Amino acid sequence: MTEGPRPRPTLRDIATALGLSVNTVSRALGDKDSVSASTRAAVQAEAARIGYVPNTLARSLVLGSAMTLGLVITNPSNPFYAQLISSIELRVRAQGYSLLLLVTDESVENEQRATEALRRSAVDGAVVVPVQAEWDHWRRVRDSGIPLVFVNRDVPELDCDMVGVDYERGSYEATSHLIAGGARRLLLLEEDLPITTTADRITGFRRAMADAGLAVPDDSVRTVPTRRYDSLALPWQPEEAYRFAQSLELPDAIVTGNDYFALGLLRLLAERGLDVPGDVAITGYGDHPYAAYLQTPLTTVRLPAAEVGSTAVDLLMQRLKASGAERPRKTLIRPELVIRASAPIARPSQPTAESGSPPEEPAMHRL
Amino acid sequence: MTEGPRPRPTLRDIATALGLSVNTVSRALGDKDSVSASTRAAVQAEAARIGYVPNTLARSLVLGSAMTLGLVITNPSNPFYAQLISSIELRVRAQGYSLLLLVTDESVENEQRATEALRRSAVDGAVVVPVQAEWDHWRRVRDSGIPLVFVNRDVPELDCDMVGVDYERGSYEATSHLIAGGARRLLLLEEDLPITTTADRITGFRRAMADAGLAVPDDSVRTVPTRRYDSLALPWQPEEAYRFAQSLELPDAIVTGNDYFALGLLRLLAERGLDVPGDVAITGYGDHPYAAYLQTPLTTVRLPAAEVGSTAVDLLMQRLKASGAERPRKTLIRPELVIRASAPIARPSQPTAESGSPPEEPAMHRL
DNA sequence: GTGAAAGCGCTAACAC
DNA sequence: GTGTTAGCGCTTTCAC
Repeated sequence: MTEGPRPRPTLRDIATALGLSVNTVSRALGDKDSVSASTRAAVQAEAARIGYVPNTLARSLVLGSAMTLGLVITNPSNPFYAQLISSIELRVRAQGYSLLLLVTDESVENEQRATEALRRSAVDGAVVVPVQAEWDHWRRVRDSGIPLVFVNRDVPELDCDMVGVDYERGSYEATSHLIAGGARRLLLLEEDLPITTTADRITGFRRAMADAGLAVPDDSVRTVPTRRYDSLALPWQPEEAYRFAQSLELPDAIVTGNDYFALGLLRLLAERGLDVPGDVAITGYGDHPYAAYLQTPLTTVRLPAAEVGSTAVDLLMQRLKASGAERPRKTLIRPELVIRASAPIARPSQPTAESGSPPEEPAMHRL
Repeated sequence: MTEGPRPRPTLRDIATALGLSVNTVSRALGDKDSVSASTRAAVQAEAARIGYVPNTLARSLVLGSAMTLGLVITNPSNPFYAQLISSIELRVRAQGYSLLLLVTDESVENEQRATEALRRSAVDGAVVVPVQAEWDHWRRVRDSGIPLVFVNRDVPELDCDMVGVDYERGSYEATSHLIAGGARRLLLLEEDLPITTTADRITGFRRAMADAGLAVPDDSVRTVPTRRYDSLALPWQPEEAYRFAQSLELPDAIVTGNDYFALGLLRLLAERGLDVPGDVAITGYGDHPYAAYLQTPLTTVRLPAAEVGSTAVDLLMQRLKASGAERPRKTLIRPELVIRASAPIARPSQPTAESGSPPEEPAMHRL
């Protein structure tokens, strides 16, 4: 009684059933006008009856386009990238394309293999968060005619489209905000990945300090050694930052490169009985979903993930249609400083013992 | 000087360059033994020289397998699903397959379109987190010969493989833990999605209460109305739970269906000057990355995301190889109660004014 | 060991 | 309008 799954129906099945040629059936299903209404109706009816689904493989082979885009991303567990995945998938699907997902986990080797997979699969283009350590393999992909859009991190050597976040500006604003609140001795705690996002945030920090006439001692920019535990490493940063900061001399304020660092710091400071922002003010980076609901709500930089994602796909689509050699377009989208209690507008001089402010922005916490 | 991207090299290019037949080249590149060593060397050299990459489309067409698996998932921004994506992608890639990603965002309509995409793309199989509201479209996919593995939520009507989490047990353990800590009036705060995971947690809660001889009044199981804001909706639950709980009469302890609910509650209780766990004990669900670093570290149920993901892919691979009609296998992986300060082992009777315990499990917070 | 022929399922070009 | 032919790039017979 168990029917083995019959082979998938093809155009020919419809054709023979109706006494037509494969070609006519093909045209009847495509919306060509060169088919009589009655034939078309019959074909469509038969197609529906036997559950015909066009074979994308075959179609792609002859058309020369797989109608598929690649997404090469480093770490889906990073909330920013998770949102990016969602927005990109949505946009790609809306355009009738499929999405091939490749995770590199910050490994150049994985990324090189990913580029081979992209070429083999003959994707029409790819959205890429590059590891940035090397890029020869990306050059090869681009030279083989697959348009690339770099996201969040650029590879300037390759003259591809790029859309990212103005990390420098976000960092500048966070730092300036802390200075405006009265901080003079500031510390920047950054990730230790060799990527431009980190570098840009450092630049923003330095610029804000300089603009305020404050010196930037060497030890005021620190990178937290982040071990990579395994290939699915979720952010270990709270712990890393917590540990790292234990040996630090604490300044007036700490600018962090991501919300997890801030989380670890908040914990450490609480244990030491220090008040935030009374004793030390803190800013995060990323506006993770929990940031607004911490006991000390976190002032942080909100990243426009959805906008970055959809812009990237749009750039890629334009590139696919244009096919010409327009100049590469680089877009930086401005992040937004979200001010909360960990670094308030005006810095109160009293210790701020009570922590009873209502949650801000109850209806504005959009993506 | 701008060379247009030359058409991708094919077997024929190599063949003509070397004065061989396409066939021989094909065999030389595949590891067939029916080629002389010298020919093989020449072919491989030429292939490398011109940067030949096999065309997966063509190969798939003749082989009848695209070497591609589908992943249909509801919401990448849910940390559990983010980890799931990573672990699944890793495993799929390790097996030499590609991964097609489809996001449904809990929408049946999206899911139905996703099934069409799966059939069109001729994936060899799919890992699916089903929306669960309807499943006729899944039946069609399965009947067309594409093996399915449901993940995290089951569709029992379809007799497919399934791997999930023993949500009932997790909930049972969290509830029992609170009861053992002295709680008598318990409240369960659940998501309002019509899915089995929620139902299972409710069952676990009730069972734990019954086993402890406690009654379960109707109003002790509550679902938090969670509005869906947009298609990229990150968890809005902290806010929703915060709002919802404002009008609640507070019990001894609250079991929540996810960590975001717990986060919202912690905030509300702090504002009211209530102590956790002194006045109200709380458990979360999910062990999100921030849970251990909250000011009141959260007792919560850790989900075995990586294990669920890799198991799902393994099941699918076996199914692909077997091709027989073995009985469907259902696997529930046991989650782990992680005990932290929000619901400590022994419930202290003093108000627990200090919150200075060092972060637990500094080296065990693996995925 | 190598080549010739056939075909995977589909679409584009050309006849009629 | 519809059918015939050809071919996308590759792999698998089956000769030689």
